[in-house]
Amino acid sequence: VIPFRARTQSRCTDCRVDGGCLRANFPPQSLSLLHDLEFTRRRVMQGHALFMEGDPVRFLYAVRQGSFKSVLMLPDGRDQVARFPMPGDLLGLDGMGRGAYASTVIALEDSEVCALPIQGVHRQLNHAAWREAMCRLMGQEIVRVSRHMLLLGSAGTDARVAMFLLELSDAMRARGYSPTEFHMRMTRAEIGSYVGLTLETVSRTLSSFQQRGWICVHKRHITILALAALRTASEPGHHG
Amino acid sequence: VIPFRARTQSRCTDCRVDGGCLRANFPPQSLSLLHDLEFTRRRVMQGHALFMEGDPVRFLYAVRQGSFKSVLMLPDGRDQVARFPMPGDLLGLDGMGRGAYASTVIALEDSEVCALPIQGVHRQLNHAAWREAMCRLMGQEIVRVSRHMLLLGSAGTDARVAMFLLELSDAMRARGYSPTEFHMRMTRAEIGSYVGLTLETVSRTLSSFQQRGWICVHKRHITILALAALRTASEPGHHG
DNA sequence: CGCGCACTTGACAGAGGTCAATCTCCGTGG
DNA sequence: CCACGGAGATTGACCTCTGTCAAGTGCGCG
Repeated sequence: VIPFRARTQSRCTDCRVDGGCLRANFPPQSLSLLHDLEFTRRRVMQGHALFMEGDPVRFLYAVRQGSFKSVLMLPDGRDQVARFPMPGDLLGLDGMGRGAYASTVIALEDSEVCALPIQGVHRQLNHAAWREAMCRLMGQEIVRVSRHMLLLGSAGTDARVAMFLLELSDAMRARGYSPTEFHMRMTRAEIGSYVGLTLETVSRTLSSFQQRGWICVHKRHITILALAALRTASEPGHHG
Repeated sequence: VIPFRARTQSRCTDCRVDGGCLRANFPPQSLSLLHDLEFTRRRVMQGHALFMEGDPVRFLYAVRQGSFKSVLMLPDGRDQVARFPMPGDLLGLDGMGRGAYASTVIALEDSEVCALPIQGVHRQLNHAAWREAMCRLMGQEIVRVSRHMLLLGSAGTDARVAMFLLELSDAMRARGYSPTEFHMRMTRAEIGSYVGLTLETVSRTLSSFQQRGWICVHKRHITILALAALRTASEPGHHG
Protein backbone atom coordinates (compact mmCIF):
# COMPACT_ATOMS: atom_id res chain seq x y z
CA VAL A 1 0.00 0.00 0.00
CA ILE A 2 3.00 2.25 0.44
CA PRO A 3 4.45 3.23 -2.92
CA PHE A 4 8.17 3.00 -3.40
CA ARG A 5 9.94 6.19 -2.57
CA ALA A 6 13.53 7.17 -3.04
CA ARG A 7 15.52 7.23 0.16
CA THR A 8 16.42 10.86 -0.28
CA GLN A 9 15.28 13.89 1.61
CA SER A 10 11.57 13.85 2.11
CA ARG A 11 8.68 15.86 3.45
CA CYS A 12 6.06 14.82 5.94
CA THR A 13 3.29 16.26 3.82
CA ASP A 14 4.05 13.67 1.17
CA CYS A 15 3.89 10.84 3.65
CA ARG A 16 1.32 8.18 2.96
CA VAL A 17 1.64 6.26 6.20
CA ASP A 18 -1.75 5.50 7.69
CA GLY A 19 -2.51 7.59 10.73
CA GLY A 20 -0.16 10.28 9.57
CA CYS A 21 2.77 9.47 11.81
CA LEU A 22 3.95 12.74 13.29
CA ARG A 23 1.10 14.61 11.73
CA ALA A 24 -1.23 13.11 14.29
CA ASN A 25 0.92 14.61 17.00
CA PHE A 26 1.10 18.11 15.62
CA PRO A 27 -1.74 20.61 15.29
CA PRO A 28 -2.73 21.54 11.73
CA GLN A 29 -1.33 25.06 11.94
CA SER A 30 2.11 23.66 12.73
CA LEU A 31 2.08 21.26 9.83
CA SER A 32 3.96 23.69 7.66
CA LEU A 33 6.83 23.45 10.11
CA LEU A 34 7.28 19.87 9.10
CA HIS A 35 8.06 21.13 5.59
CA ASP A 36 11.17 22.79 6.85
CA LEU A 37 12.31 19.76 8.74
CA GLU A 38 14.06 17.75 6.08
CA PHE A 39 14.87 14.23 6.97
CA THR A 40 16.06 10.98 5.50
CA ARG A 41 14.74 7.47 5.53
CA ARG A 42 16.60 4.59 6.98
CA ARG A 43 16.03 0.87 6.69
CA VAL A 44 16.69 -1.37 9.69
CA MET A 45 16.92 -5.09 9.15
CA GLN A 46 15.36 -7.55 11.57
CA GLY A 47 17.44 -7.95 14.70
CA HIS A 48 19.57 -4.90 13.98
CA ALA A 49 19.78 -1.91 16.31
CA LEU A 50 18.47 1.50 15.25
CA PHE A 51 20.52 3.00 18.06
CA MET A 52 22.04 1.82 21.31
CA GLU A 53 21.96 3.06 24.85
CA GLY A 54 24.69 5.63 25.33
CA ASP A 55 25.00 6.61 21.67
CA PRO A 56 25.08 10.37 21.15
CA VAL A 57 21.70 11.70 20.04
CA ARG A 58 21.94 12.89 16.46
CA PHE A 59 18.42 12.05 15.32
CA LEU A 60 14.94 11.53 16.56
CA TYR A 61 13.33 8.68 14.69
CA ALA A 62 9.76 8.25 13.57
CA VAL A 63 8.78 4.68 12.82
CA ARG A 64 7.47 4.49 9.29
CA GLN A 65 7.01 0.80 8.77
CA GLY A 66 7.64 -2.35 10.78
CA SER A 67 8.04 -2.77 14.52
CA PHE A 68 10.71 -2.55 17.18
CA LYS A 69 11.49 -3.31 20.76
CA SER A 70 12.96 -0.68 23.04
CA VAL A 71 15.10 -2.26 25.77
CA LEU A 72 16.73 -0.90 28.90
CA MET A 73 19.91 -2.55 30.06
CA LEU A 74 21.46 -2.95 33.48
CA PRO A 75 25.18 -2.98 34.13
CA ASP A 76 24.92 -6.63 35.20
CA GLY A 77 23.74 -7.67 31.76
CA ARG A 78 20.05 -8.18 32.37
CA ASP A 79 17.69 -6.16 30.24
CA GLN A 80 14.03 -5.39 29.98
CA VAL A 81 11.75 -4.45 27.13
CA ALA A 82 10.25 -1.05 27.85
CA ARG A 83 8.08 -0.64 24.79
CA PHE A 84 7.16 -2.01 21.38
CA PRO A 85 7.31 0.97 19.02
CA MET A 86 5.12 0.76 15.94
CA PRO A 87 4.52 2.95 12.88
CA GLY A 88 3.91 6.55 13.89
CA ASP A 89 5.79 6.32 17.18
CA LEU A 90 8.61 8.71 17.90
CA LEU A 91 11.88 7.32 19.25
CA GLY A 92 14.76 8.96 21.04
CA LEU A 93 12.93 11.41 23.30
CA ASP A 94 14.50 9.78 26.34
CA GLY A 95 17.87 11.01 25.15
CA MET A 96 16.97 14.63 24.56
CA GLY A 97 17.97 15.60 28.06
CA ARG A 98 21.35 13.94 28.42
CA GLY A 99 22.37 14.03 24.79
CA ALA A 100 22.73 10.23 24.82
CA TYR A 101 20.03 7.66 24.19
CA ALA A 102 18.79 5.97 27.34
CA SER A 103 17.53 2.86 25.59
CA THR A 104 18.47 0.48 22.80
CA VAL A 105 16.01 0.04 19.94
CA ILE A 106 16.03 -3.16 17.89
CA ALA A 107 13.95 -4.03 14.85
CA LEU A 108 11.59 -7.01 15.25
CA GLU A 109 11.23 -7.23 11.48
CA ASP A 110 12.66 -5.43 8.47
CA SER A 111 11.56 -1.87 9.14
CA GLU A 112 11.90 1.69 8.02
CA VAL A 113 12.19 4.94 9.94
CA CYS A 114 12.39 8.65 9.26
CA ALA A 115 15.51 10.20 10.81
CA LEU A 116 14.93 13.77 11.98
CA PRO A 117 18.20 15.63 12.54
CA ILE A 118 18.32 16.79 16.14
CA GLN A 119 19.54 20.26 15.19
CA GLY A 120 16.47 20.69 13.05
CA VAL A 121 14.24 19.59 15.86
CA HIS A 122 15.87 22.08 18.19
CA ARG A 123 15.67 24.82 15.59
CA GLN A 124 11.95 24.28 15.17
CA LEU A 125 11.49 24.70 18.90
CA ASN A 126 11.52 28.44 18.19
CA HIS A 127 7.96 27.99 16.98
CA ALA A 128 5.39 27.88 19.76
CA ALA A 129 3.23 25.32 18.02
CA TRP A 130 6.15 22.93 17.67
CA ARG A 131 7.14 23.48 21.30
CA GLU A 132 3.66 22.66 22.41
CA ALA A 133 3.71 19.50 20.35
CA MET A 134 7.04 18.37 21.75
CA CYS A 135 5.85 19.12 25.27
CA ARG A 136 2.79 17.03 24.63
CA LEU A 137 4.87 14.16 23.24
CA MET A 138 7.25 14.11 26.18
CA GLY A 139 4.39 14.43 28.65
CA GLN A 140 2.62 11.53 26.98
CA GLU A 141 5.79 9.50 27.22
CA ILE A 142 6.04 10.15 30.96
CA VAL A 143 2.41 9.18 31.45
CA ARG A 144 2.79 6.08 29.31
CA VAL A 145 5.83 4.85 31.20
CA SER A 146 4.22 5.67 34.54
CA ARG A 147 1.17 3.67 33.64
CA HIS A 148 3.28 0.70 32.68
CA MET A 149 5.19 1.05 35.94
CA LEU A 150 1.91 0.80 37.75
CA LEU A 151 1.11 -2.38 35.86
CA LEU A 152 4.44 -3.93 36.81
CA GLY A 153 4.10 -2.91 40.42
CA SER A 154 0.60 -3.87 41.30
CA ALA A 155 -0.98 -6.21 38.79
CA GLY A 156 -1.43 -9.97 38.82
CA THR A 157 -0.35 -12.27 36.03
CA ASP A 158 -3.64 -12.31 34.16
CA ALA A 159 -3.93 -8.55 34.34
CA ARG A 160 -0.45 -8.12 32.90
CA VAL A 161 -0.99 -10.34 29.89
CA ALA A 162 -4.51 -9.01 29.33
CA MET A 163 -3.19 -5.46 29.45
CA PHE A 164 -0.52 -6.33 26.92
CA LEU A 165 -3.08 -7.75 24.52
CA LEU A 166 -5.30 -4.71 24.95
CA GLU A 167 -2.43 -2.33 24.31
CA LEU A 168 -1.65 -4.22 21.15
CA SER A 169 -5.29 -4.25 20.15
CA ASP A 170 -5.55 -0.49 20.65
CA ALA A 171 -2.35 0.06 18.69
CA MET A 172 -3.72 -1.97 15.79
CA ARG A 173 -7.04 -0.15 15.84
CA ALA A 174 -5.29 3.23 15.92
CA ARG A 175 -3.40 2.21 12.79
CA GLY A 176 -6.45 1.11 10.89
CA TYR A 177 -6.00 -2.64 11.32
CA SER A 178 -8.37 -5.07 12.95
CA PRO A 179 -8.22 -4.70 16.73
CA THR A 180 -9.35 -8.28 17.24
CA GLU A 181 -7.16 -10.24 14.88
CA PHE A 182 -3.49 -9.54 14.30
CA HIS A 183 0.00 -10.94 14.15
CA MET A 184 2.42 -10.37 17.04
CA ARG A 185 6.00 -9.69 15.97
CA MET A 186 7.56 -10.40 19.37
CA THR A 187 8.55 -13.66 21.05
CA ARG A 188 7.04 -14.93 24.30
CA ALA A 189 10.29 -14.03 26.01
CA GLU A 190 10.01 -10.44 24.82
CA ILE A 191 6.41 -10.23 25.97
CA GLY A 192 7.46 -11.63 29.33
CA SER A 193 10.26 -9.13 29.65
CA TYR A 194 7.82 -6.35 28.84
CA VAL A 195 5.22 -7.31 31.44
CA GLY A 196 7.59 -8.68 34.07
CA LEU A 197 6.92 -12.41 33.72
CA THR A 198 8.80 -15.43 32.43
CA LEU A 199 8.13 -16.71 28.94
CA GLU A 200 6.59 -19.87 30.41
CA THR A 201 4.09 -17.91 32.47
CA VAL A 202 3.16 -15.83 29.44
CA SER A 203 2.58 -18.99 27.44
CA ARG A 204 0.50 -20.56 30.21
CA THR A 205 -1.57 -17.41 30.65
CA LEU A 206 -2.29 -17.20 26.94
CA SER A 207 -3.35 -20.85 26.96
CA SER A 208 -5.53 -20.13 29.97
CA PHE A 209 -7.21 -17.25 28.16
CA GLN A 210 -7.80 -19.52 25.20
CA GLN A 211 -9.38 -22.23 27.37
CA ARG A 212 -11.70 -19.60 28.79
CA GLY A 213 -12.73 -18.75 25.24
CA TRP A 214 -11.42 -15.22 25.40
CA ILE A 215 -8.85 -15.50 22.64
CA CYS A 216 -7.58 -17.87 20.00
CA VAL A 217 -3.81 -18.32 19.71
CA HIS A 218 -1.93 -19.97 16.89
CA LYS A 219 1.72 -19.28 17.39
CA ARG A 220 1.86 -15.51 17.00
CA HIS A 221 -1.50 -15.06 15.36
CA ILE A 222 -4.01 -13.72 17.86
CA THR A 223 -7.76 -13.52 17.59
CA ILE A 224 -9.55 -11.74 20.41
CA LEU A 225 -12.97 -13.25 20.99
CA ALA A 226 -13.97 -11.49 24.20
CA LEU A 227 -12.50 -8.03 24.40
CA ALA A 228 -14.74 -7.16 27.34
CA ALA A 229 -13.47 -10.13 29.34
CA LEU A 230 -9.89 -9.07 28.74
CA ARG A 231 -10.72 -5.57 29.81
CA THR A 232 -12.18 -6.92 33.04
CA ALA A 233 -9.20 -9.16 33.64
CA SER A 234 -6.81 -6.27 33.16
CA GLU A 235 -8.33 -4.32 36.03
CA PRO A 236 -8.01 -6.27 39.27
CA GLY A 237 -4.57 -6.28 40.78
CA HIS A 238 -4.07 -9.49 42.69
CA HIS A 239 -0.46 -8.68 43.26
CA GLY A 240 1.84 -11.64 43.64
CA VAL B 1 18.32 27.22 59.11
CA ILE B 2 15.93 28.77 56.63
CA PRO B 3 15.08 32.30 57.68
CA PHE B 4 11.45 33.33 57.76
CA ARG B 5 10.28 34.84 54.55
CA ALA B 6 7.01 36.49 53.69
CA ARG B 7 4.76 34.35 51.49
CA THR B 8 4.63 36.96 48.78
CA GLN B 9 6.17 36.98 45.34
CA SER B 10 9.75 35.81 45.46
CA ARG B 11 12.80 35.34 43.35
CA CYS B 12 14.90 32.23 42.95
CA THR B 13 18.10 34.18 43.37
CA ASP B 14 17.10 34.94 46.96
CA CYS B 15 16.44 31.31 47.70
CA ARG B 16 18.47 29.80 50.50
CA VAL B 17 17.43 26.19 50.03
CA ASP B 18 20.42 23.87 50.09
CA GLY B 19 21.31 22.54 46.69
CA GLY B 20 19.71 25.48 45.00
CA CYS B 21 16.45 23.85 44.00
CA LEU B 22 15.80 24.76 40.39
CA ARG B 23 19.10 26.53 40.14
CA ALA B 24 20.82 23.17 40.03
CA ASN B 25 18.76 22.31 36.99
CA PHE B 26 19.43 25.45 35.01
CA PRO B 27 22.72 26.56 33.51
CA PRO B 28 24.23 29.73 35.01
CA GLN B 29 23.52 31.85 31.96
CA SER B 30 19.82 31.12 32.25
CA LEU B 31 19.70 32.04 35.91
CA SER B 32 18.59 35.54 35.09
CA LEU B 33 15.50 34.06 33.51
CA LEU B 34 14.44 32.88 36.91
CA HIS B 35 14.30 36.53 37.94
CA ASP B 36 11.48 37.13 35.55
CA LEU B 37 9.55 34.12 36.68
CA GLU B 38 7.71 35.42 39.70
CA PHE B 39 6.10 32.84 41.88
CA THR B 40 4.41 32.39 45.21
CA ARG B 41 4.99 30.07 48.09
CA ARG B 42 2.43 27.63 49.32
CA ARG B 43 2.26 25.59 52.49
CA VAL B 44 0.86 22.06 52.38
CA MET B 45 -0.08 20.38 55.65
CA GLN B 46 0.71 16.74 56.28
CA GLY B 47 -1.70 14.43 54.51
CA HIS B 48 -3.08 17.16 52.29
CA ALA B 49 -2.90 17.12 48.50
CA LEU B 50 -0.83 19.65 46.59
CA PHE B 51 -2.80 18.71 43.49
CA MET B 52 -4.83 15.76 42.31
CA GLU B 53 -4.84 13.66 39.19
CA GLY B 54 -7.02 15.31 36.60
CA ASP B 55 -6.78 18.84 38.01
CA PRO B 56 -6.05 21.44 35.33
CA VAL B 57 -2.36 22.40 35.29
CA ARG B 58 -2.01 25.98 36.49
CA PHE B 59 1.37 25.70 38.20
CA LEU B 60 4.53 23.71 38.23
CA TYR B 61 5.69 23.23 41.79
CA ALA B 62 9.20 23.15 43.17
CA VAL B 63 9.49 21.50 46.56
CA ARG B 64 11.09 23.92 48.98
CA GLN B 65 10.82 22.09 52.27
CA GLY B 66 9.37 18.81 53.47
CA SER B 67 8.54 15.69 51.51
CA PHE B 68 5.71 14.25 49.45
CA LYS B 69 4.46 11.13 47.80
CA SER B 70 3.35 11.14 44.19
CA VAL B 71 0.68 8.50 43.58
CA LEU B 72 -0.94 7.13 40.44
CA MET B 73 -4.49 5.90 40.71
CA LEU B 74 -6.41 3.27 38.82
CA PRO B 75 -10.10 3.48 38.07
CA ASP B 76 -10.68 0.48 40.33
CA GLY B 77 -9.41 2.36 43.35
CA ARG B 78 -5.97 0.84 43.75
CA ASP B 79 -3.07 3.21 43.68
CA GLN B 80 0.69 3.14 43.62
CA VAL B 81 3.38 5.48 44.85
CA ALA B 82 5.45 6.58 41.87
CA ARG B 83 7.94 8.82 43.62
CA PHE B 84 8.88 10.52 46.86
CA PRO B 85 9.57 14.14 45.91
CA MET B 86 11.96 16.04 48.17
CA PRO B 87 13.29 19.60 48.34
CA GLY B 88 14.52 20.76 44.95
CA ASP B 89 12.32 18.41 42.96
CA LEU B 90 9.99 19.76 40.31
CA LEU B 91 6.39 18.54 40.26
CA GLY B 92 3.75 18.66 37.58
CA LEU B 93 5.80 17.91 34.47
CA ASP B 94 3.63 14.88 33.78
CA GLY B 95 0.72 17.20 33.17
CA MET B 96 2.39 19.57 30.72
CA GLY B 97 1.26 17.57 27.76
CA ARG B 98 -2.39 17.01 28.50
CA GLY B 99 -3.01 20.14 30.54
CA ALA B 100 -4.14 17.98 33.46
CA TYR B 101 -1.97 16.45 36.16
CA ALA B 102 -1.40 12.73 35.73
CA SER B 103 -0.64 12.08 39.38
CA THR B 104 -1.77 13.09 42.85
CA VAL B 105 0.81 14.62 45.17
CA ILE B 106 0.34 14.39 48.94
CA ALA B 107 2.50 15.88 51.68
CA LEU B 108 4.13 13.37 54.04
CA GLU B 109 4.81 16.17 56.53
CA ASP B 110 4.09 19.86 56.77
CA SER B 111 5.80 21.16 53.66
CA GLU B 112 6.33 24.19 51.48
CA VAL B 113 6.51 24.58 47.72
CA CYS B 114 7.13 27.31 45.17
CA ALA B 115 4.27 27.62 42.69
CA LEU B 116 5.45 28.63 39.21
CA PRO B 117 2.57 29.92 37.05
CA ILE B 118 2.35 27.77 33.98
CA GLN B 119 1.96 30.75 31.66
CA GLY B 120 5.25 32.09 32.91
CA VAL B 121 6.92 28.76 32.32
CA HIS B 122 5.60 28.67 28.79
CA ARG B 123 6.61 32.28 28.20
CA GLN B 124 10.18 31.56 29.23
CA LEU B 125 10.33 28.76 26.71
CA ASN B 126 11.12 31.48 24.18
CA HIS B 127 14.63 31.46 25.62
CA ALA B 128 16.82 28.70 24.29
CA ALA B 129 18.59 28.14 27.60
CA TRP B 130 15.31 27.63 29.40
CA ARG B 131 14.08 25.28 26.70
CA GLU B 132 17.19 23.23 27.03
CA ALA B 133 16.72 23.05 30.77
CA MET B 134 13.09 21.95 30.48
CA CYS B 135 14.06 19.37 27.89
CA ARG B 136 16.68 18.04 30.25
CA LEU B 137 14.23 17.92 33.14
CA MET B 138 11.58 16.04 31.17
CA GLY B 139 14.19 13.70 29.72
CA GLN B 140 15.49 12.98 33.21
CA GLU B 141 11.97 12.26 34.35
CA ILE B 142 11.48 9.73 31.55
CA VAL B 143 14.77 8.06 32.39
CA ARG B 144 14.01 8.04 36.10
CA VAL B 145 10.61 6.43 35.62
CA SER B 146 12.02 3.94 33.12
CA ARG B 147 14.69 2.90 35.56
CA HIS B 148 12.13 2.36 38.27
CA MET B 149 10.01 0.38 35.85
CA LEU B 150 12.99 -1.87 35.28
CA LEU B 151 13.32 -2.37 39.02
CA LEU B 152 9.67 -3.35 39.34
CA GLY B 153 9.86 -5.68 36.39
CA SER B 154 12.98 -7.64 37.01
CA ALA B 155 14.31 -7.30 40.55
CA GLY B 156 13.96 -9.58 43.56
CA THR B 157 12.75 -8.47 46.97
CA ASP B 158 16.13 -7.66 48.45
CA ALA B 159 17.15 -5.70 45.39
CA ARG B 160 13.97 -3.62 45.55
CA VAL B 161 14.34 -2.62 49.17
CA ALA B 162 18.09 -2.09 48.82
CA MET B 163 17.50 0.12 45.81
CA PHE B 164 14.96 2.14 47.74
CA LEU B 165 17.40 2.72 50.59
CA LEU B 166 20.14 3.70 48.16
CA GLU B 167 17.88 6.14 46.36
CA LEU B 168 17.02 7.70 49.68
CA SER B 169 20.67 7.77 50.68
CA ASP B 170 21.64 9.48 47.44
CA ALA B 171 18.83 11.99 47.86
CA MET B 172 20.04 12.84 51.35
CA ARG B 173 23.62 13.20 50.21
CA ALA B 174 22.60 15.42 47.31
CA ARG B 175 20.85 17.67 49.81
CA GLY B 176 23.77 17.93 52.15
CA TYR B 177 22.53 15.54 54.81
CA SER B 178 24.18 12.37 56.01
CA PRO B 179 23.76 9.63 53.40
CA THR B 180 24.09 6.95 56.06
CA GLU B 181 21.76 8.11 58.81
CA PHE B 182 18.39 9.69 58.20
CA HIS B 183 14.71 9.69 59.04
CA MET B 184 12.21 8.21 56.59
CA ARG B 185 8.96 10.15 56.34
CA MET B 186 6.99 7.36 54.67
CA THR B 187 5.21 4.32 56.13
CA ARG B 188 6.12 0.73 55.32
CA ALA B 189 2.97 0.52 53.23
CA GLU B 190 4.07 3.49 51.16
CA ILE B 191 7.52 2.00 50.67
CA GLY B 192 5.89 -1.26 49.65
CA SER B 193 3.64 0.49 47.17
CA TYR B 194 6.65 2.26 45.72
CA VAL B 195 8.75 -0.87 45.19
CA GLY B 196 5.92 -3.28 44.43
CA LEU B 197 5.85 -5.32 47.66
CA THR B 198 3.54 -5.67 50.62
CA LEU B 199 4.26 -3.78 53.80
CA GLU B 200 5.00 -7.05 55.61
CA THR B 201 7.64 -8.04 53.09
CA VAL B 202 9.25 -4.61 53.35
CA SER B 203 9.36 -4.96 57.12
CA ARG B 204 10.80 -8.45 56.91
CA THR B 205 13.42 -7.41 54.39
CA LEU B 206 14.53 -4.48 56.52
CA SER B 207 14.81 -6.81 59.51
CA SER B 208 16.78 -9.21 57.36
CA PHE B 209 19.18 -6.45 56.34
CA GLN B 210 19.57 -5.55 59.98
CA GLN B 211 20.37 -9.12 60.98
CA ARG B 212 23.01 -9.18 58.29
CA GLY B 213 24.52 -6.09 59.88
CA TRP B 214 23.94 -3.92 56.83
CA ILE B 215 21.63 -1.39 58.46
CA CYS B 216 20.18 -0.42 61.80
CA VAL B 217 16.45 0.28 61.90
CA HIS B 218 14.53 1.94 64.71
CA LYS B 219 11.05 2.65 63.50
CA ARG B 220 11.70 5.18 60.73
CA HIS B 221 15.23 6.06 61.72
CA ILE B 222 17.71 4.36 59.42
CA THR B 223 21.45 3.95 59.82
CA ILE B 224 23.27 2.41 56.90
CA LEU B 225 26.26 0.41 58.11
CA ALA B 226 27.29 -1.31 54.88
CA LEU B 227 26.53 0.81 51.86
CA ALA B 228 28.61 -1.45 49.64
CA ALA B 229 26.61 -4.51 50.65
CA LEU B 230 23.37 -2.72 49.80
CA ARG B 231 24.79 -1.71 46.46
CA THR B 232 25.65 -5.32 45.75
CA ALA B 233 22.23 -6.51 46.85
CA SER B 234 20.53 -3.97 44.59
CA GLU B 235 22.15 -5.43 41.49
CA PRO B 236 21.15 -9.06 41.05
CA GLY B 237 17.64 -9.59 39.78
CA HIS B 238 16.36 -12.82 41.25
CA HIS B 239 12.93 -12.11 39.93
CA GLY B 240 10.16 -13.78 41.86
C1' DC C 1 15.89 -34.31 5.70
C1' DG C 2 17.12 -32.85 10.17
C1' DC C 3 18.86 -29.37 13.08
C1' DG C 4 17.45 -25.52 15.84
C1' DC C 5 14.49 -22.11 17.60
C1' DA C 6 10.12 -20.83 19.45
C1' DC C 7 6.58 -22.52 21.95
C1' DT C 8 3.85 -25.61 25.04
C1' DT C 9 3.16 -28.33 28.98
C1' DG C 10 4.26 -30.70 33.33
C1' DA C 11 6.39 -31.27 37.97
C1' DC C 12 8.36 -29.11 41.75
C1' DA C 13 10.14 -25.87 45.12
C1' DG C 14 10.78 -21.42 46.86
C1' DA C 15 9.55 -16.66 47.18
C1' DG C 16 6.38 -13.74 48.73
C1' DG C 17 1.35 -12.62 49.61
C1' DT C 18 -2.33 -13.23 53.12
C1' DC C 19 -4.14 -13.55 57.64
C1' DA C 20 -3.49 -12.89 62.28
C1' DA C 21 -1.37 -11.94 66.84
C1' DT C 22 1.58 -8.91 69.34
C1' DC C 23 4.34 -4.86 70.33
C1' DT C 24 5.68 -0.04 70.51
C1' DC C 25 4.76 4.48 70.31
C1' DC C 26 1.93 8.53 70.80
C1' DG C 27 -1.80 11.33 71.62
C1' DT C 28 -6.13 11.82 74.14
C1' DG C 29 -9.10 12.07 77.80
C1' DG C 30 -10.58 10.83 82.36
C1' DC D 1 -0.61 11.31 85.91
C1' DC D 2 -2.05 7.24 84.19
C1' DA D 3 -5.20 4.41 81.37
C1' DC D 4 -6.84 3.66 77.09
C1' DG D 5 -7.04 3.41 72.04
C1' DG D 6 -5.32 3.48 67.57
C1' DA D 7 -1.87 3.61 63.99
C1' DG D 8 2.29 1.79 62.45
C1' DA D 9 5.50 -1.93 62.70
C1' DT D 10 7.16 -6.56 63.62
C1' DT D 11 6.83 -11.43 63.52
C1' DG D 12 4.90 -16.02 62.71
C1' DA D 13 2.17 -19.65 60.22
C1' DC D 14 0.29 -20.95 56.11
C1' DC D 15 -0.58 -21.40 51.25
C1' DT D 16 -0.80 -19.82 46.63
C1' DC D 17 1.45 -18.27 42.70
C1' DT D 18 4.98 -18.34 39.56
C1' DG D 19 9.77 -19.02 38.55
C1' DT D 20 12.80 -22.92 37.52
C1' DC D 21 14.04 -27.12 35.35
C1' DA D 22 12.97 -30.40 32.02
C1' DA D 23 10.73 -32.94 28.40
C1' DG D 24 8.34 -32.79 24.27
C1' DT D 25 6.06 -30.62 19.96
C1' DG D 26 5.72 -28.01 15.72
C1' DC D 27 7.64 -25.13 12.32
C1' DG D 28 11.05 -23.04 9.34
C1' DC D 29 15.39 -22.87 7.28
C1' DG D 30 19.52 -24.55 5.76
